[in-house]
Amino acid sequence: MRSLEQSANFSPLYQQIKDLILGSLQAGEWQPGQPIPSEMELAERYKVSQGTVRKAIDALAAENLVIRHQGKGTFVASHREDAFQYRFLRLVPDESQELILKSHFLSCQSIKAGEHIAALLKIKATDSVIEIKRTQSFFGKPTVFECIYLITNRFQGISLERLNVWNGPLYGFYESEFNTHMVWAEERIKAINADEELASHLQLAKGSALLSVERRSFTYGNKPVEVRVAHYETTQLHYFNELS
Amino acid sequence: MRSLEQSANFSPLYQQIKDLILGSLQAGEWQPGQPIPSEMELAERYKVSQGTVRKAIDALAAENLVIRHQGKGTFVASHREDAFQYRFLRLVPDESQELILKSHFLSCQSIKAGEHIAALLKIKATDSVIEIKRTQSFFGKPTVFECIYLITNRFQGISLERLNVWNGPLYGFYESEFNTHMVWAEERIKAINADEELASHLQLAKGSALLSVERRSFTYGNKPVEVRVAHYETTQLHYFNELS
DNA sequence: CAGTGGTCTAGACCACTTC
DNA sequence: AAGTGGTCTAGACCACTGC
Repeated sequence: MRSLEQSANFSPLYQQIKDLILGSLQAGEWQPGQPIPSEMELAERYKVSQGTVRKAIDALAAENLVIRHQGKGTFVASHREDAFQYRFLRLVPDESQELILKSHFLSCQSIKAGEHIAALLKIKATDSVIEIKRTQSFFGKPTVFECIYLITNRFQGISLERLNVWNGPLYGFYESEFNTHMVWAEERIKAINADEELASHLQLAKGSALLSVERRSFTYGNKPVEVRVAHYETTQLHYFNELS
Repeated sequence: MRSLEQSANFSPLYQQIKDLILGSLQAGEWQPGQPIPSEMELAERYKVSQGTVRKAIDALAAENLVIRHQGKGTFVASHREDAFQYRFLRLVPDESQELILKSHFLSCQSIKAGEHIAALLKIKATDSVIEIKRTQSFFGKPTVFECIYLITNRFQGISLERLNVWNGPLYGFYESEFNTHMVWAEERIKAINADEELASHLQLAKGSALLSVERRSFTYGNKPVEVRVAHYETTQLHYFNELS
């Protein structure tokens, strides 16, 4: 009973099932927003009990790879769904309730990656990447300046025009237009003094303190596909984090 | 079978069991670092199946309130254990492997809370709190300046001398000496320009960008008992966060 | 009403720790 | 060998959804 479709794998059964489901997700067998087969169906497919499939799916749900809906089914996580919109954004207004950011794209072009970005994206420094620059305003005040770097081959045909047409989170755009779903991300945060470029983009005095947030996002298979270097002006906002 | 010691509670059984265990933790029936009764014992005590107790404990383990050790038992989480040391610290060196901070306490006194701290600790602005100031050095360079505010009645008898004698994380100190275990925390992060006081503590030029991290820590029952206002100098270090 | 996920149980066996 | 948590199963029933 311990053997499986691919056996010779020594880990709990539910782990193996989880990995098989993960494989199907990565292969695109089930698309973001769509339901995966029911627990009963998966139990038959993998020849295990429903309880074991359940535990595998529980693990995937805990990692936000799928979302369960009682009575309806289990669905592949999608950044286009309300539940996952702005999932990676930890920016919060100090006072007012809701964060409303208005995006303004400045450029979108192909450039050489360079050492730093290349290392993060696990490519060569001489490889090209797509660079997008934008600012975001909070109640009319420019508050965020962002440089985004994308792996070239996954985002063929991206352009300033298409970015301007889209409204909603970029991660939804990546899913809809480039079949790329972001699974998790990591951020490295520092405080820096604004140089002249940053100061002008954010209409600040040179030297003003800014939050520098470097985010690296991963798709299925822990493949890094996007790096964002963001600068936040934090007099009206803050980065919020919960520690458990 | 749905009723229980205190019945009339409409939530899943395992939730009720979880709450009962939580109650015992809060009441101090089992101390940090010590084992709680085995799953079998708890199942008998609450008159439910072992599987239901298991699910309750799983939930507690997921929130880092207890830690499971196969073959040994389930233990109340303690900041004195390796697994939980520096659990709330997200500061990481850019290059070197390990973060070694040397603590230097500056003062420890009773002061009026003031509006801001009082609101965070859910006390009155005129109530007194204990204020501790310290710096921390990274390879000899002063890197962190921290003001810590503690609820007075939980930390009777704290003093600069006792702080200086203690080595190890402060949260372990709180547990050992004041019977107070921190369960979770939240942080609000901004970038600020160093004023003269901060600049002198950290041996920097006035106006240097610093990471301002305001942490609020909670004991059992979601009671806030500590606020830390920390300032990090982030040229060699960064705040690291994983998003899922 | 049928189908989905959610809860609960009882029992078997495995893996690790301690004596 | 005895006791702990960890896995797996099978089956019953509940709660929610949609036809």
